[in-house]
Amino acid sequence: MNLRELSERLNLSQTTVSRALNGYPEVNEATRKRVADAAALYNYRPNIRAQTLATGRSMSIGHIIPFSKQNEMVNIVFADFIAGAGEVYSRHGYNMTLSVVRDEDEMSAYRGVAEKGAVDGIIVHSPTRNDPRIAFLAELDIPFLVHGRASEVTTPYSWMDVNNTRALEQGTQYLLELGHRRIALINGQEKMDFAQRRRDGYVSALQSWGIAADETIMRSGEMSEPFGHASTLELLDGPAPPTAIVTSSIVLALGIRRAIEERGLRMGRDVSILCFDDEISYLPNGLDAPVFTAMRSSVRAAGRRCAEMLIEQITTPAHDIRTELWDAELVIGGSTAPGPAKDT
Amino acid sequence: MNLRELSERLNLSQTTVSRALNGYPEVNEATRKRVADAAALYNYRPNIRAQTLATGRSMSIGHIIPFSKQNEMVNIVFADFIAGAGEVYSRHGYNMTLSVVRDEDEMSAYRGVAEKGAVDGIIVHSPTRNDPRIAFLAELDIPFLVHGRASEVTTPYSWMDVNNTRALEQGTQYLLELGHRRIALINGQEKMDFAQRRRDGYVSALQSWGIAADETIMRSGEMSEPFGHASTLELLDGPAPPTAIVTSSIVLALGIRRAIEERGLRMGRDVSILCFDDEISYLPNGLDAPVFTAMRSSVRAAGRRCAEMLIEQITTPAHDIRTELWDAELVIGGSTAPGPAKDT
DNA sequence: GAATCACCCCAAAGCGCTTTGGATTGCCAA
DNA sequence: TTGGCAATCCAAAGCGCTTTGGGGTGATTC
Repeated sequence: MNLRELSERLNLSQTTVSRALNGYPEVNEATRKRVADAAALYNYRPNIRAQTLATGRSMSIGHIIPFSKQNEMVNIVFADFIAGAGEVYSRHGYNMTLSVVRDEDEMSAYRGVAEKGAVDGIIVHSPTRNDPRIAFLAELDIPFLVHGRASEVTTPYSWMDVNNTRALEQGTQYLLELGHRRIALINGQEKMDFAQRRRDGYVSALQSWGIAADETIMRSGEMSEPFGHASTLELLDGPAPPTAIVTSSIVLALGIRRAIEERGLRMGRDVSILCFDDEISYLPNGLDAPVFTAMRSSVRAAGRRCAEMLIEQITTPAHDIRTELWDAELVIGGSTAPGPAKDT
Repeated sequence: MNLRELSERLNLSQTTVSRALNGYPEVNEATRKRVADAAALYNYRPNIRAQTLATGRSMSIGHIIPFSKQNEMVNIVFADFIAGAGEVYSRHGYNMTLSVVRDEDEMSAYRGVAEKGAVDGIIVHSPTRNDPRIAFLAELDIPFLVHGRASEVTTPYSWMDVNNTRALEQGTQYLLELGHRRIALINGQEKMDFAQRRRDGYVSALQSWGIAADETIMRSGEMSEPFGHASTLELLDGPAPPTAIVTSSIVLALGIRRAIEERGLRMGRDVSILCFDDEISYLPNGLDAPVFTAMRSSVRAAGRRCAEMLIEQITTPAHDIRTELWDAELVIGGSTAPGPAKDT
């Protein structure tokens, strides 16, 4: 059943039927009802391909996720972010077009998707410090929003981010106040902007207490449980093991805890852990009380907000830049305890 | 730059230009080259919306992920499955349309997406025992493929699954051979088909050794680390604690291990763990050697295979059913050791 | 030399919607 | 009576591509 058939059965023009269904004012309420009833009866559903061609809007948002043979890993927060964004999209009649492309093809994927008119806007994931995609998209003149920031990019662009620097500053600060002085960092890959910012926050908190950051107890790499584990074993077996560890992800924290216990120590008592908790749905930080002391910020909520912001940007005539910075919240769990400097 | 403009600049008809670009034989190689060069020069890219309308194919595969307020959890294997499928899609010129819908709207989402012509095929995720979506999609007459199976559904349909029954049978068998007699199960939610099958395999292995399944040491619930932890504490604190635990996910296994260690026991020595390992990229089973003894089957590879099968189904004229069953592979890790019956 | 046949190319008709620019009708004020 | 004005509705022109059904042109065959 298409529009022509439906309009023929109703003895109305396609124009009128289309307008009736799309809520235009220039149609009698009685006919509108007649049309709506017939549409329901015949189970009419406008062909979305024709619709997008006619309107020029695709009602779809693009997400491009790069993948490389070397780094097979999927971003751990990806699923929850997508779930959050997707909720908002479907509420607004949009859907999500996801392209998984080899990373050497990523740029051309953006170009392709934008110029072919496949999407009305794009979300950029996991920006690096000097992310080339941003200038590129700005030039393509398509609405886009970055989840995160790219510190070294000068082109103005829209973004939504959590204050990573402040989060790790605050977290490290908390450990310092507890009396820890030798605090390690296990971070994500430092080409990622968020990882750099977190490192900055960590370093800056130490400095404000007159402690120089020590490269020998800083690690960065893939955010996986085994990496957290292996890094921690190294740290604990090193010449001057830390009494506390700050880390970028709950999945790393799981590995860290395992290593601590493997060395016969106890988390909280012997070594404290403070982690960043994105509230990943299958890795909740405890069921009732938080297990880990954490800087918490829901990535799912971030996904929702990014989607909203991008839709606003698309529907608003002026393509104005919009930005939003969230603060992570400190939650106290069982993974931290007073450190050695507390008793002095 | 659209087709008309390009053809005008070339002094050719739209027909010829279109044919040249799409590799039709009835065009001179010289003109084809001329067209290709001009297309590259002017950065011409066919409008995908017009293309899909004209061809009737959308070159897009639909994935619908339900979400409910009660169960906010994203399926843990989702991201890797998507990544695998996405690779294949982009290699074949397809992309992926993802809709996140409230679960009460799921059926109408399928109908909508199919009838509106938004997608050429659909992947069905996480089927339940008697999944209503299957008959529904079969009736809509759109190619679809189920990742998993629905045991109670009688309509024929295409699926790709891992042999869950056999996997857990084999895993449990292995523990029995090691001398374990009291083996617990920590499973996913049993409305899910895979969880039921895994349970069946576990029960059947026990029975073949003359052991009756004991409901008091079987758990099912969300696949999260805290659930594994909480369940294990219950089991260990119960009247007759198990000497081995079989579980459905590596994320549960992490929680199980934590509980074991929390009770002063050691994984492998005091309590053995055997888990199903989907090879989730951020939760690898160890870096070099496997940490957990596991039944292993890559969900990413499954995503790839599902995508291939669905594309075949779409491009093959006959809508014939196709099915594929994979076997999981037993890998021996450090989480299992001989049980009490071994010395007798 | 006429007929046949590849080989290239083209005009035009869709695909199924939206939207522009009227046309028609009935009603009311002048 | 007539002009003006809402209120409704419609025909037709896109949107940018693919594809059908030819139509020339030059070479080959008889």
